[in-house]
This record gives sequence, C-alpha cells and structure tokens, in this order.
Amino acid sequence: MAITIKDVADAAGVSTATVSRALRGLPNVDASTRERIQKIALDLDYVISPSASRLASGRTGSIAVITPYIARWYFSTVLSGVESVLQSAGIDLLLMSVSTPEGQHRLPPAPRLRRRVDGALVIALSPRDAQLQEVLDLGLPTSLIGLTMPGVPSVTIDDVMAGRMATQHLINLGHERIGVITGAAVGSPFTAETDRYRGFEAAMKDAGIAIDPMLEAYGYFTIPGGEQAMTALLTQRKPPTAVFAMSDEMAFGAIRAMRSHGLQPGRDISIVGVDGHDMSELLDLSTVAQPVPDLGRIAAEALLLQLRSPGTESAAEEIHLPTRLIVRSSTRPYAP
Amino acid sequence: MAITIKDVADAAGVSTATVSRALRGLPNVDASTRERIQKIALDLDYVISPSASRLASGRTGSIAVITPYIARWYFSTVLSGVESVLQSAGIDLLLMSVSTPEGQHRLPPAPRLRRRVDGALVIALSPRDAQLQEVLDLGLPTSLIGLTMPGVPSVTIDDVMAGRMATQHLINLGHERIGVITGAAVGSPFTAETDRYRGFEAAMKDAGIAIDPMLEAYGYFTIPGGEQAMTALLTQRKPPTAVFAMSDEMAFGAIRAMRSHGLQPGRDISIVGVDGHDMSELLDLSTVAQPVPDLGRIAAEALLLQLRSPGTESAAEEIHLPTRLIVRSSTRPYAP
DNA sequence: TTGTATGCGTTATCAT
DNA sequence: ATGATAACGCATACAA
Repeated sequence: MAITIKDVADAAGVSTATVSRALRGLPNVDASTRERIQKIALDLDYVISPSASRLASGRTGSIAVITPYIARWYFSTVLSGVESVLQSAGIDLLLMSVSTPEGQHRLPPAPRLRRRVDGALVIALSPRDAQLQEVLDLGLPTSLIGLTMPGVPSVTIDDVMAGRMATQHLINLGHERIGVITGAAVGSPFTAETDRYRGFEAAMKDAGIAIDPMLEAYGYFTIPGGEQAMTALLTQRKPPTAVFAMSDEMAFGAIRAMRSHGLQPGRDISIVGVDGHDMSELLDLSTVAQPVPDLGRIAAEALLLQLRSPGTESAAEEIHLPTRLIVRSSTRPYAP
Repeated sequence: MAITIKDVADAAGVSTATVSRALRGLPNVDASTRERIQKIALDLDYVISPSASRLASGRTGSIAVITPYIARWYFSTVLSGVESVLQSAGIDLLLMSVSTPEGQHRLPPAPRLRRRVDGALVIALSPRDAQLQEVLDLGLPTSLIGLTMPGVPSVTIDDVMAGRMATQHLINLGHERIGVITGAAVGSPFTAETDRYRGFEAAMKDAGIAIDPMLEAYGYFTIPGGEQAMTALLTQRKPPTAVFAMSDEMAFGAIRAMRSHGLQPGRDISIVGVDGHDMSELLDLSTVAQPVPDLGRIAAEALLLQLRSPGTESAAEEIHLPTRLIVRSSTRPYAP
C-alpha cells in the first residue's frame, strides 16, 4: 500500500536505520547521504507512520487538552493559544471536554489519556475536582491553566490582584456602596474566584469600607446568572452605586439587568468586570483584562519544555501573567 | 513496564487472540471466558496500547477537525458539538487550525493528516481554498460543515433561505431602503455569504424593491468590520432605514456604530443578523438563528457512519438544517 | 470457541 | 558513518 521506510531505504541503497536517523535529523549521518535520503523521501512522497513510530519509541507526540467547556470565550481563547504553540512544535492536540459538577454525562478523562498522550494541559477545573485528581494521578507531565495546585506547574493571572484592581478602581472613583457578583456560594480555596474575592476584601479593608453582605450575589459565571444577580442587587432597599463582577460575561448580564430597570451603566451604576472579553469593548465595559491566549501559549510551551527535559522534575513553577485595567464608560465617578 | 495483552492472556490462561477478541466485544467468544477476561483486565488495570492497535489494524480511531479559527463563536460552538459526538463514540479528536487567505503563517493541514486520522471534518473554509482541496485529495472520508462542495458530504443551513428570511422580515416591517453588510468584495460561489446574498436579492426582487449598490458595505465577518461598514452606510446622503448583516458579529459592530451616531437599534434603524449568537439576546438583536452545535453533531455522526460502512461510497449527502427567525427589538416597523 | 503465527512500520541497541 | 536485528504490542488469517 503506502510507502514505508523500507522503500526509501531500498531506493537510497541504505538501511532503514540510516533512513530513520537521516529523516529525524539525528547526528552521525553523512551530510550527503542525509540529503540524498531526504530527496528520495520527498520524491516517493513518504510519510512516517505515527503508529509505528509511537509503538517503537514509546512517545506519542501528542498532548491532551482537558477543558470543562469548549464554546465559552475564555476556554476557546485559551485553546487557540495552546493550539498555535503545539502546531508549531508538530505535536498533535487531542481535545477532550469533561463534565462539570453540575454538567452533563461524560466519560472521565483519565482513562482516555493513558498510553495515548505524552502530557496534559488542564483548563480551569476546580482544584478539588475528582477528575482532575485522577488525571494528576496518572503521573503524566501536566500543566494547569487558570488554576493552581501545590506541586503542579501552572499558568494563571494573579487573581487576588485582579480582584483588588477592579475594586480599587471603583473606590478611586469615590464609590462606597460596592456590590460584588461572584460565581457561587461555596468557593473552594485556591480558585480564581476565591482569590478575586480576597482581592476585593483587601481593597475594601484598605479603604476602610465595610463589606455589606447584602450586596453580594451569585452569577455562576454566565450571562443569565449575571443578569439575575444584578436584578437581585437592584431590588435591594439600598442598591449599590458600583458593582464588581468577577467575569465579563456576568457583567454583560448585569448590564442587561440595569437596562431593563432603565438604568445606564456608568451614569447610574458603575460596573467593572474581569477578562477583557472580545465583547467588553463593544459594551463599553471597564474590565481587568487578562492575556488569555498567552495563558494557553505559555502553558503549552512550559509543558513542551517539561517533555523535552527528561527526568528534570521541574520545580512545579507557578507562572503569573500580568493583567491590566481597561477603563471604559461603564465606570464613572460617584455622583450622588 | 506497563501491562500488555500478554499479561492478561497469561493471567486468564488463554491466548492473546482470545483476549483481543473478548475485550473488543467480537463474537465467537464464550460468554464466561469473556467475562473472566474482562474482570482480569480490570483487576490488572490493563489499557490497550493505541499505537500497537493502530499499527496492527490500520485504523487510527481518530478524526481531525480542521478550522480556520478556534476562538470565534461559530467555530468553537461547532467544535463543541463535534466533540460531544466523538467522545461518545470513543474517537480521538485532533484539532488543527489552518491559515486563512489573509491569515498568519501556519503549516498546511494535509500533510499533518496522512496516516494519522481515519477521517476529517472541515469547518467553513472557502470552497476554493487550496488547502481544502489538498485535504480532499487525500481521499479520506470527509464531511464539510458550513460549506458545500459538489460530491462531498456536508452539513449546512440553507443560506439562501436565511438571507431571504432576514430580508423578508425587514420588508414585512415596511422597510424599503434596506442596506446589507456582507463579508468582502469578491464572493466566491457556493459560499454561505454568496447564498445569503442571493436570498437577499430574491426577497428584494419579489417585493419589487430595487437594490441600491450604495447601501452595500463590507464587514469581513468581524465586529470591527461591521462597525466600519455601518459607519459607511450611516454617512451616506440617504442612509438605509434597515440593515441586513450577514452575521451577528457584524451586526454587533453595526449596533455600536449606530450608538456612536446617537442612533438606537430598532427605533431609528432596524437591523437583523444571522447566527443566533449567544450575545444576540443580550443586545436585543433580531437574528436568523442557525443550530450551530447541531451542525457539528450531525456532521460528526455522518462521518462516523461513513467510517463504519466500508466501501459504501455514500451519495455525498448534503444535509440542510433549519433556521428560525428570532425577532427582538432591533427590528421595528418602518416609521418615517 | 480458541490457539498459532505472522505482519504492521518504526526505533534503538549493538556491531562493524 | 552505517548495517543488522530485536523489540514495540496488538490484530487477524488460518488452523485446530
């Protein structure tokens, strides 16, 4: 059927071993023979059989990306960053989504990884997720994106700082009744959400402003959730004059709720999000932008490095990428 | 190192052939021995070596998804549909993005496909894309999503109908000066864009309304592009009273342009898009919604079917999924 | 129903 | 620098 390494070897009058070495750029191959072999391989339209190569070498040349969502902005954007790096490196990208605690029925990821990838990249699962633990227990080289775990390499932003920046921005504008839209009730430790809340707390404390528990609402990191949360805040006796939404998508929903109530973002109530979502500019939303494609890119590069350095149990580096506050018209000075 | 089929065979007191058959659910295996083998495999924590299996069988158990973008809504949403089906089928999903005509430097997809996938799914490339042609020339079972080509199975919406529905909606509201925001200048045939334009033309013709070339603008299917296009339309001597944007994202940009000019969607100028983008509800955008996750799901299922039916050169079915008009407040009756 | 034996296409070890 | 050859782990045609 297809051309094999043997065909190339015969055509070149050398052994398959030499062809293998030549084509892979290994040393100890005469320059002229290498060149000849390369030309013949090209002429014959030879492509290596990945299965055979993998079986013989033990390496798969592919890595898995494990994510709870594919179609959401943050996740697809991380994924695009990962993909660009892996493509350049000639590594196959296996995509697998996993169920979320609430989510739909899916196969657990760990069994699907065994013997088929050299490493894994995990996007924004909860640190206490059992599935995540199973993946880590596989002992594969793994990097985390958007979450941290002790002893595991990761790439994130400084979420405490992000929460602080957003909150401080509102405080600087003179706001004191500051609401916050978080994800859900129970925040597990070490999550982005928890860290952002800590930043919120710290900024409020530094400013000497008491946190009003009535001004907290759950938005579940979705647009409808943000809308509901904001509606809840607006129907309070004393609504906030400014709101910190822990994601742009929740902020979008919040803006919608404001409009439904005849309120205008910025003019009537200030709101700031986190993400730097594509749509944030469109909606004139102030936000703490994170370099999402870079999160994916850098995590992928770190993982590749880990794969290439045999044995070197890297020091489980935690990489933090910088965020920046983008001020738009959704946040304005407090004007009673 | 790892457990092999031999270990399972020895432990069960049978041959590796029987283990292979038993574990893959092939017939001609005694029920009791199969059960015993399964239990032992489980106890031993045996997982099959994909490389070895692929090498021996010739099948890879994986399919590639080829897409020009990963982080854009349409593409990531299609991808999520594809992924759910492939995961259920136990097929590996190899993700590879390709360069667009304008796009960044990337490796051509075809060489990366050879000998490593059983089939390919292509999302919304141009029918005249050379890369697409190379992929098709590979002779792999392939399904197209969001584009059609003679002789190749595909899953799309009826784009002519989509264009017609959107336009007819505006006409029904009494509009006559109807603008249109398309992708770019040269529309290749058989593309969604061209078809949507044909639907636009047909609806206008049926209504006896002349098409004003001055009311056409290019939005390049992006938000900024849509914004520019709308700005161009608004700075005409006689701006349109309604606009058909060929994608929701271009409509989003258009809405922004309208706001910049102090105009309100629906009240001042009506606008309708195509997609049913997550954000369309948030922005109260009327749109012709397409079942995007279903496009991916159904294409994946069709491809799986094709892979399972050996030899059956399926009749290159073109599947069209239904769209539906969602009316929101961005479109209102013409009121001079 | 089960076992035997060969082939799948490389890589890597050990010679030369 | 190059060659010979034994793995690599499974699938499958053929026998039994």
